[in-house]
Amino acid sequence: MLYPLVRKLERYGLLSEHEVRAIQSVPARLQEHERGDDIVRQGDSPSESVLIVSGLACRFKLLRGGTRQILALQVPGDFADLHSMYLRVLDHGLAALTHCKVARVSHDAIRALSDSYPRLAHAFAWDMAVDGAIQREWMTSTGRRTSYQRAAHLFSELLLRMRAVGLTDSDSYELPLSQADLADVFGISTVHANRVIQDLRRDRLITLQGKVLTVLDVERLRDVADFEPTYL
Amino acid sequence: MLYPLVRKLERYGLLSEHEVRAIQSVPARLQEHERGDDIVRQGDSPSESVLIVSGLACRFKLLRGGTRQILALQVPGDFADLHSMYLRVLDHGLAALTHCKVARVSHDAIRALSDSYPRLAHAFAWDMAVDGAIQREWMTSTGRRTSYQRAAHLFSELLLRMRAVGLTDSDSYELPLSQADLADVFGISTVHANRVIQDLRRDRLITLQGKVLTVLDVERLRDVADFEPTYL
DNA sequence: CGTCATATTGACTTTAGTCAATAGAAGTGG
DNA sequence: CCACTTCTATTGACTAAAGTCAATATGACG
Repeated sequence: MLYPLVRKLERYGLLSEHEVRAIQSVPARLQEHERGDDIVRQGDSPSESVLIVSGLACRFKLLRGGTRQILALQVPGDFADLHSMYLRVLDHGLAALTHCKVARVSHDAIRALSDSYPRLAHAFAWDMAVDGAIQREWMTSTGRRTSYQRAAHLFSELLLRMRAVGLTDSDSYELPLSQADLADVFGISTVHANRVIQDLRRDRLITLQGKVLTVLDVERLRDVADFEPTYL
Repeated sequence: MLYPLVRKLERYGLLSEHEVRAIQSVPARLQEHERGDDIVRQGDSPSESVLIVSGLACRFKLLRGGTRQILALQVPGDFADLHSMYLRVLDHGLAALTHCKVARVSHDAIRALSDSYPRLAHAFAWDMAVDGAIQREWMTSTGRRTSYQRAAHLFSELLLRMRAVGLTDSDSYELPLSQADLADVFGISTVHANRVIQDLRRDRLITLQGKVLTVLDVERLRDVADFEPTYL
């Protein structure tokens, strides 16, 4: 059930059988959420962290005017709010962008695991650090890239992140987000999101039909995005 | 020498005398940097982390076109790249925005400290988590707030962060950044940064003369920014 | 006093947002 | 399978926010 986590952490370094078994036997509450559901609410003080087992989720904030900013996309294997272990109050919400299976793991269980297996503790810290690096890259996109480049950058990033958890088919992956969701990722309006996607299509960089995104020219897409995969 | 760090960590929870003494006696290389200097270069694999002792520094990324995005401002007491402990390659640079005194502490020393004093380990983790929360708040600003609100938000945030390390004089603090620097924080052009600051002045929300920022009306500034201090 | 960096202003262009209408797709119940 | 509703995508016309370029001021400093 926690297999996606094992797969993710192994990117950090091979895990021993003991470690794998320890992860697999961690007590976790398995839950399902419908698209649009809040998985964790902003302002909560959770005693568990949420691991995405399948589906897509996002961290987000709502602003006074009703606008939403999506802060991160969480794919299977991502511990969506591991940092809530160290925060008294969560500063963002977590919502299901598609039907999601999640595993809720208590902070105590994570601490116990970290205490018994120092390399797992380090792997968790590494995971949080990479999460921060992604956040910084998004910040850079939002601050200094055009929306066209931002879209190219995200689609490049997701290609690698989805591939890392085995969810790609060559250069395609499922991206079941509405254009309104994408707009909230990019920090632009829905109308503009639509136009940007059309521009990427026109330039034969991507295809986005149904809910499948295909990168037509990985090199060129990365080039327009100024995408440098080192941070992942 | 590491006193600003002690002060900062005590916001997390009171430290014992042992813990304070342990911090104070950590081996650290004290260095000074001139305004504009790189303190840590993007792409480095540092074996030390940098604590800001005095002055202002920033995390930043340079893009292909030569534009810069400032990702975080680091005030005294901030461990500017604690996360580099867990990253093989640093995804951003660290630069001095003013003359800076910094203490370089080896990752090994930090690990040793964390091993001997679990509460310090937790305090470091807490610090990184708050750092992430600030990053998310900035992302929200950049994505969904107008540049006017973004400026109001930053000045509100800095008032609290500077106050937390004793660097305010009632509602004033030193902000020795050029408008070009601020523009790179907000993700806008210098010209626009200038206009936004003038607008804030015109509306009698702030004063920014010489290198001192004064908040004239804390409540109203927070209100226009939709500023909620919980995340800090 | 002259030099360099920073700040300010004006005129104009580009990017993105808003509002509103229309077109498509997916899901529902009969 | 069809009619209907609803959500999503697309388009056009117009407005607003922000960028660019270039000139001018202002300030710090040797």
